[in-house]
Amino acid sequence: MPSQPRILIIEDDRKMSEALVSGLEDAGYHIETASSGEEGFYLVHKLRPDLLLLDLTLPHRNGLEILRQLRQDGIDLRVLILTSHNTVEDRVEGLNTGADDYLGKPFSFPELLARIDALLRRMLPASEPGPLRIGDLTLDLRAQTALRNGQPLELTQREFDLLLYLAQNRGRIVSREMLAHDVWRETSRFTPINNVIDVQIARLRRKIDDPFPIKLLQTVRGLGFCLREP
Amino acid sequence: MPSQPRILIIEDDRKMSEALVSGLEDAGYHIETASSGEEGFYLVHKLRPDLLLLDLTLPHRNGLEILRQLRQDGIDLRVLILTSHNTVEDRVEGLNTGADDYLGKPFSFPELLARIDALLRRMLPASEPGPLRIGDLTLDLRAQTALRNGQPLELTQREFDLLLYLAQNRGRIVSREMLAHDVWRETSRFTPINNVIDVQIARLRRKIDDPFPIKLLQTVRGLGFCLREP
DNA sequence: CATTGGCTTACATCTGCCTTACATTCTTTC
DNA sequence: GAAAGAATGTAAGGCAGATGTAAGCCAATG
Repeated sequence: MPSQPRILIIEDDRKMSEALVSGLEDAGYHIETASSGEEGFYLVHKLRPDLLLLDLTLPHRNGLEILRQLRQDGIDLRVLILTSHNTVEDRVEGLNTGADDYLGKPFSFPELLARIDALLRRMLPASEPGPLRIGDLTLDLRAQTALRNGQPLELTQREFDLLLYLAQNRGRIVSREMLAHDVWRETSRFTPINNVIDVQIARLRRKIDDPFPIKLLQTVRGLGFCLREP
Repeated sequence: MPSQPRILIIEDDRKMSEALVSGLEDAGYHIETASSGEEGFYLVHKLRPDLLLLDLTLPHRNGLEILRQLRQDGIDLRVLILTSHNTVEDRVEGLNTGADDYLGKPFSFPELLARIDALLRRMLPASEPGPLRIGDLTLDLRAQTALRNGQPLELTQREFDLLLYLAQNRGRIVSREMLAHDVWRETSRFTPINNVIDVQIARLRRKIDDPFPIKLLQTVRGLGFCLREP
């Protein structure tokens, strides 16, 4: 759901890890890495990535055990196993443990990219190539610009991200939790991030709603916010 | 989502098709088959299967064209390509066209099963309870919204909780004790919070019944309240 | 007609949201 | 690389709507 998907790589081979990072960052993903099972397990909980690239031969703990534990905890993320254990039995075991896809080393990078895209495709909001429109508000995703009533709005990065997320969920109520997770990429639920959201919503409102008679961004008390044409 | 997932196989090789059907039926799936692209395309629209097993070498029309057309139509189903075209380029093209997975022939049946399970795994927990309906009153649990006669009702959090509880017990008499316990989470039974309930019931009535001729929320003197269509 | 339970109104409190001002971090520019 | 400026985050206070409380009134039941 977030505009830039986050991928965590758990891989102990430094060379391989670096190659993956550079290739995937070029492809537009936000990458984090871990070099051991423990670190990876911790980072999954801390960062809540959208996709996990998992090597199976890890120091200390087996990759499959990590995966099993994550699934037991009910963590909802895509997992692509990327390993040199590549017999049919390995693949079946990996998939049955809870992986969403399995690719053996050596692999072709284009295929890896295509499989990653296939896994993330369903999480991303229907990526319409054209600009998003809500009432007289127009969002151009490519140019990172917003127009209201044909008139350009000067939005900062956060403001644009926030507005984009609301626009992609137009008509639906967006909770603070969703915003914290998908826009701020905040995971620790006990840090009171609530106020930041309030402030940014206010700043966004000042730009997109205050100068205009019709208000698009509504507050739903106790639940969150909603962007809709009235 | 359905208890027994439905799989459609588009495959022109009769032998292969029959082998797949018998193996997958043994695994507990409901199988339909098509032997040409046109038939398959038609059956996808008619049967709305959960998963499509797609061969690429089909008479008359190319399997990828079928897939492209389905994706253009916005059809949401999982697609696993199963074909003898098995170069890296083929796989990348298939995945980028919109397939969720790609398996080359010859393949191992256990691996096919594991990949099918992995694809269907994510659909199962999507058991959304669907909106509750009592007469012309509709409760959407997900969006926390209520409609009466198609017209949205502006309910507060408590009002919604209360209405939801009554709706879940529609037709049954709900006592004050039940409400105190289940809606207000009140434990000490001696604190007389009866009045709170009365007041909130009155407020709820004002919104869901007062503007309409047919009254859904009735008082049963000495026992409690009851939500039912008259 | 008295009693009981339920309804209504008015008011008190409490929570959640908004605002403002200020601090910190990140960028830009010379 | 230091200073200036913009962007973002933090903290505190105020306001309004939501919820709870109390008291009086009304309607049903015997």
